[in-house]
Amino acid sequence: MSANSTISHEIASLLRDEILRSQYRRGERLPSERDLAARFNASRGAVREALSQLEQLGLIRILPGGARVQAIDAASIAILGPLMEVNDVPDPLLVDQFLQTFAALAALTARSAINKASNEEMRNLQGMVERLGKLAGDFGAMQTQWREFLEYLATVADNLVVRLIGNDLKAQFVEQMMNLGIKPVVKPATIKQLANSLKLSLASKDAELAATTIQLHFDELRIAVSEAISLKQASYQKQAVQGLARQ
Amino acid sequence: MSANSTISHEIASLLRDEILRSQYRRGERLPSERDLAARFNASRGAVREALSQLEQLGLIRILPGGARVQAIDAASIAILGPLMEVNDVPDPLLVDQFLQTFAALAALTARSAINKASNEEMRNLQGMVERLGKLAGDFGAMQTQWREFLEYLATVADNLVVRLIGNDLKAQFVEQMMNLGIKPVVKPATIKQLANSLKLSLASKDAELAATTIQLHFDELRIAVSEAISLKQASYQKQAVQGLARQ
DNA sequence: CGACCAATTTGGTCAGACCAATTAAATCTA
DNA sequence: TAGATTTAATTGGTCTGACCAAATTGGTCG
Repeated sequence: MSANSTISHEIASLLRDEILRSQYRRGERLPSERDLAARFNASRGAVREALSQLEQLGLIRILPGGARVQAIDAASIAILGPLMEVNDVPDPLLVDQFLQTFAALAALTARSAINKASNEEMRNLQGMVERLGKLAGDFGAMQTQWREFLEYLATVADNLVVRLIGNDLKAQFVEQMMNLGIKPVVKPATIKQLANSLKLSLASKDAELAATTIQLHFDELRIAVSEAISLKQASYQKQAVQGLARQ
Repeated sequence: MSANSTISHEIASLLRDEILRSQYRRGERLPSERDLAARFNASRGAVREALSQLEQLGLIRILPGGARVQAIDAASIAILGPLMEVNDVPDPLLVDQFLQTFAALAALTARSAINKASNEEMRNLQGMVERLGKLAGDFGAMQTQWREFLEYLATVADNLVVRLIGNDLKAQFVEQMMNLGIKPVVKPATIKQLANSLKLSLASKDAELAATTIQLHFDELRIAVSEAISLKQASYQKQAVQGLARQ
């Protein structure tokens, strides 16, 4: 639904979803620009702009003779968001892969950050972890603090590559989770443990410990999210059944 | 030089490089489409297609009133390639970050792969590692085998998120290195050691060991690449000096 | 059946036009 | 003169219709 209000974006969005729903086989030719223009009741220019965007996404290849659908794993990561959005409930496997990846990058970030943090940055990090431990009870506040902590870690680590990937993943993933109202449940005790472990790793400048800690935390998060999605899925199926019953 | 032969791609490429060279300040307004069309001697349609691509890259935001340049860390990873290409010699820091990231993802891939490999896949992996050890002398063949090994790991791990990121990074990075003729030097003994360690981790299904091994290998590669780039840089400076001397 | 050639389709590009929204300029007020 | 308001110019969004070169297609001929 990334409708930027412009027709070309809307066309791009529609075609993108159709491709992701694999309504076109790989290598298959898309309808011609003129046909698409007729179908969407738009000008060829608008269609061309849309196709231009899809090409940038790596979903299609445009060449004289026709635009052809590409293999999905040749696409850009920018399609992951839409890919999760295609169904009512996001593919749990995909979400899990998402979190695994995020975890690996966060761990890398933590490692670098600790290795190159200045004294002041180190103090800031410690302060944030301190606060994190105290907020273990309040889930919302804790999450905000946790995100801020990761954000600051990224600032300290200052790795553009990870940063760009992280931004992209966040934009694709967190937004989806929010939209779908999926909220993982994490126990306060777990948070306390996390904070303690991080505190220790900071105090002793143990980059590996920090990395491992973050990895483990994400592993727990993965489980929690997985359960949350299962719940969601069950409720959707229930709704569907009710919907059928009403008819 | 991702010149897809079409004018719109060329315009996009030129504008992209200008933005990456920070010839426009963040938030600044790009010239109007009509002005750009005049400047590139092209039609407004072609310019609009180009801008559409840049927007997809996250480099600019198009809105009524004008297209504005975005902060670079809001962009997509697809800009990393061009970003390295902007200068004669790629930014060593950026390359290093690249390899660090790649290492983390490769490690994650190895971990997952070992955890979920079937017996047959495990045999295949072992076979590849075996060959890798034997090819330690021949750098070219070794590198091919190494890449195949990583590729197969990715197949086994079957993590779409990592896969997409990896593809993107490879496309951006490896290509650049090739173009620039940068070839890192890795000692045969190191390869032998790598192969042995991997063999061990596979035999005992020790995912962590495999991950660590790959991490370490990339750490060595980072050093080698860094040296290769320094050499390149020196030679470029030399050329520049000679160029001046000739005048 | 395969090689070859012509008609058609397709993408790439251009020119010129109109609208709505924004921005910048000019004007008028307090 | 400073500020608010109106007016004019600019800008993106879209459409129509046209032309070219390359690719596809279909028919024809050996």
